[in-house]
Amino acid sequence: MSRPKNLPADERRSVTVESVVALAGLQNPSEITTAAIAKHMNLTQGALFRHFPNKEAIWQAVMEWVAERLLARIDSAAKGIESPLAAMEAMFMSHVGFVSEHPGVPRMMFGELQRAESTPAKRMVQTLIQRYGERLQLLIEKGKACGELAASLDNDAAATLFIGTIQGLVMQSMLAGDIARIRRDAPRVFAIYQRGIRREL
Amino acid sequence: MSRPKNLPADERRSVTVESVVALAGLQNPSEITTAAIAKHMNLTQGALFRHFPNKEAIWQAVMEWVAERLLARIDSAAKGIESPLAAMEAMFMSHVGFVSEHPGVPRMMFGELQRAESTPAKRMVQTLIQRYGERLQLLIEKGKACGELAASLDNDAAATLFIGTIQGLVMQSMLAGDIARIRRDAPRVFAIYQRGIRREL
DNA sequence: CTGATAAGATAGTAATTAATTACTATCTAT
DNA sequence: ATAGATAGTAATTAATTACTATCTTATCAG
Repeated sequence: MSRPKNLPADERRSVTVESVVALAGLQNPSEITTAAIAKHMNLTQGALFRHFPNKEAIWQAVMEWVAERLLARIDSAAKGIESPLAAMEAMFMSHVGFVSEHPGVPRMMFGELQRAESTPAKRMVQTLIQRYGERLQLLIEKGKACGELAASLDNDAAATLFIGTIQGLVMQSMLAGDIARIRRDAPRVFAIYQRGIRREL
Repeated sequence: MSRPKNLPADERRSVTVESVVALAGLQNPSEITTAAIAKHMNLTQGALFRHFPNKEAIWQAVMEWVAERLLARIDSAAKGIESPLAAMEAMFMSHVGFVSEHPGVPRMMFGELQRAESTPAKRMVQTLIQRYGERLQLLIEKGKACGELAASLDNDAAATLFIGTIQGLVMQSMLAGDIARIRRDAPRVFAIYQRGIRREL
């Protein structure tokens, strides 16, 4: 086994994060060991702890990576679209795109939320979803104002269902063991959601 | 520590299953150890293996319990309701009721589906969801036939979203750390779903 | 009342886990 | 060129895991 290049610390940390994201796409995130992470990046297990004080810190870094990328992605997708409903659709599709590129992501998020204790990673997921919700609420309000969305719409319920819809797609793809399925099903499922929130024609 | 009553084997097995369901409501199901199960039912850890050949068999029994109870519950809820849409709503609410009584259930199901290997418990979850889907498809067809549902409705997508909607509710309640929330939010979220599938008025 | 049997306790095992250690290789700035 | 800092290795640690062998006690039919 050849010795890996000595990467600078911050680069090694980002390689670690990407390894965890990749592994989470292949197996139950809660069963990812530090040994498995190290193996995936051609490193010894102990070397990981040169860059992270403990395993919990690895998960925290991973969730920071996720939060940053996902929010940036949905923001850029919605940017410049004047119709709120179209913006929501763009957000939905870009989120689905992100998830189908990184199928481990929703599984990690769900796994973190399941923890009883409040770990740094869990708190990061909570603020991510909170920020996500804020963006949705904003769009929903705008949609009501311009008459695209039903004035009687329940904002909180609509936001909950938006995220739940993606969660349902993930679940269905895990059931079928087929990630690519998400992309195919997403437009069909969003069509129903859209019908549920828009103003009657 | 008092010695527990010597229960007959099948009764001890069902107590075990109920303990696991209860524990799954309090912590990450994948972190439930045999020691924790035994402690919860006032038994020594080794004694569990008098009644189950291994841990996997415990999870299988748990998922059998879930499948049996959940299907029975939604079936009895829908029974005798002639309107397909009303039957779907009754199914939804009874499912939500089941979940709020046993918050560990959706978490266990999601956890099982996340596994890479095909365990007996995972297969049990798969057939459960398959049977669930069949019931939904039947109702959706009936709903189209009687004109309650939009004729253009995508059956598969509608079934996916039905289950995803519940998953979204579970996630939201885990986020808030408040199980009771599910019951409160369920009617509001289902209202949007219903709007998405029913025929335009 | 008795003894066979089922149920549980006790005390282990081997394997796996995250984390730590002492040591070595490599890079970088003077 | 080389000293000091950074990065990585290999071996080991204590704790935890599922699981098991052996002994003890409760239960109940005859």
